[in-house]
Amino acid sequence: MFKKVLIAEDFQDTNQGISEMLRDTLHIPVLPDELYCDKAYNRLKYAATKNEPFELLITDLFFKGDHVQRRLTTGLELIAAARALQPNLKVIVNSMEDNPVTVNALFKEEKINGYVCKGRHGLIELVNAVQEVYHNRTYVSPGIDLNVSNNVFELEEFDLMILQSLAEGLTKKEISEKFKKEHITPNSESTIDKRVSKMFDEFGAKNTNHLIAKMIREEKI
Amino acid sequence: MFKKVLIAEDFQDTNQGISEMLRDTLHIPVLPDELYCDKAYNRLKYAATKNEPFELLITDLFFKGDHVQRRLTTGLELIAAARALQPNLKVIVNSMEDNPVTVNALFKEEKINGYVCKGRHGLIELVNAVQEVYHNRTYVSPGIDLNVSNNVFELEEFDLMILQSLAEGLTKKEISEKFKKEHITPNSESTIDKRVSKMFDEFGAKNTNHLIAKMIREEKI
DNA sequence: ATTTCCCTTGCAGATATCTGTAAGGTCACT
DNA sequence: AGTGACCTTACAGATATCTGCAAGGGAAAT
Repeated sequence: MFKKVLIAEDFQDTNQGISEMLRDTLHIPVLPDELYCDKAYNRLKYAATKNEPFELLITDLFFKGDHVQRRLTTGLELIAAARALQPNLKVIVNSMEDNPVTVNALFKEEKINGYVCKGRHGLIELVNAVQEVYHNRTYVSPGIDLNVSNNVFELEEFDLMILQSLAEGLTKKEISEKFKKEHITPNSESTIDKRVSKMFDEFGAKNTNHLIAKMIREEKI
Repeated sequence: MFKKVLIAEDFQDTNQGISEMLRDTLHIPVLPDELYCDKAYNRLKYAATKNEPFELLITDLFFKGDHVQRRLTTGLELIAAARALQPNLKVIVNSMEDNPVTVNALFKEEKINGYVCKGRHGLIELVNAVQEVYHNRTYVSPGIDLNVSNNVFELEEFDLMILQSLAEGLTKKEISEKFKKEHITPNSESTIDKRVSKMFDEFGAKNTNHLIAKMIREEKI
């Protein structure tokens, strides 16, 4: 079994639950946890330079902001930074996100090794995931149906991400920057403009407010 | 200290973390946890009829749906049902929700005894909350600024009409014209601007898209 | 190789949004 | 009558949105 595993998760209670479980059932001897992406990264780096690298990273995707100034703000950024540092690092994502499109993207883009969806059986699944990944296999929570996403939603995925970002209050310029940072293409402000305008036509919306209201009410986002 | 406490929380990892912490630091002897509201309610009821009632309920607000058919689906419903059964039951809510308006409503409407916001210090805060509530005081996570919302913010009809119009895709100029035509005062574009900006502050929204998304999701409009 | 189609991107101008400042009006209180 | 709190309104400047137009790239068809 793994000897060194790092947990990055900003909810103290969840953090605690994961550590206890992995310590008790898998007997992993070195199992620190971090509440901030930056600290997690520094710990990975320090361990690597001392030639005692971590073997596995278990991370959430979303980290709440607070007063602390942060460089890495999401699990995605942490994964990218960690992999740049240590390409062979195994990664399991543990998040509430249950959208198969998003999960699929993590496997394709970030080459993660496992995905566990937080929920009623999250801990048991996480233990299974660690064991699978240890044996060089991948793991996905049974609740996530990856087949659904392979073709059907592929077309809409990009538009959906735009809508979600708009609903979170990002401007199109910010969305463009975010996409660039996450290596999502296309990502120019102009193209995002065009896509949104196209959705106006498709859904009969007058402007962005109207479109977002429609999409939320129709439970598209 | 409390002798019987029930935890209702659908995330297994969080659930686990909370139990461990309360068991270790506060030495609460009877500390079961439930993943479903219905089961939590049944346990409360069974204990009450056997004249060994729980003293405290710690519950989340949102519970993921799955294949299991459920009667109680949210923490709010659980609290209402539990209080109907056992009016003296103390209640601490433990959720990611950090909107002071919502938290305030829980204290006023549901008479909860404590509110702990999940996050980096969630567990420590929860221990404090349990201690405070044991001594018949209330507890609120320091991250939540209740003062903002003390002048309890009920959406005025006027603000509601603005939001509804925006969600229908009208511009502020059009809303102003519509109000004038319908003899609704005030009706200047400037005032409508101001009202919307005020709502940004009150609801923590970045811009109109964000505000509308929040309002629809919170079923205000 | 050329054409055609579609998508991406940049740019520009007209509108719309957001944020301040300032002027005036109403109302309660002194 | 005067004061202060609060609301409405107008206006101005910085940003953001929306809509065209045009240039260029890639893929498929001819």
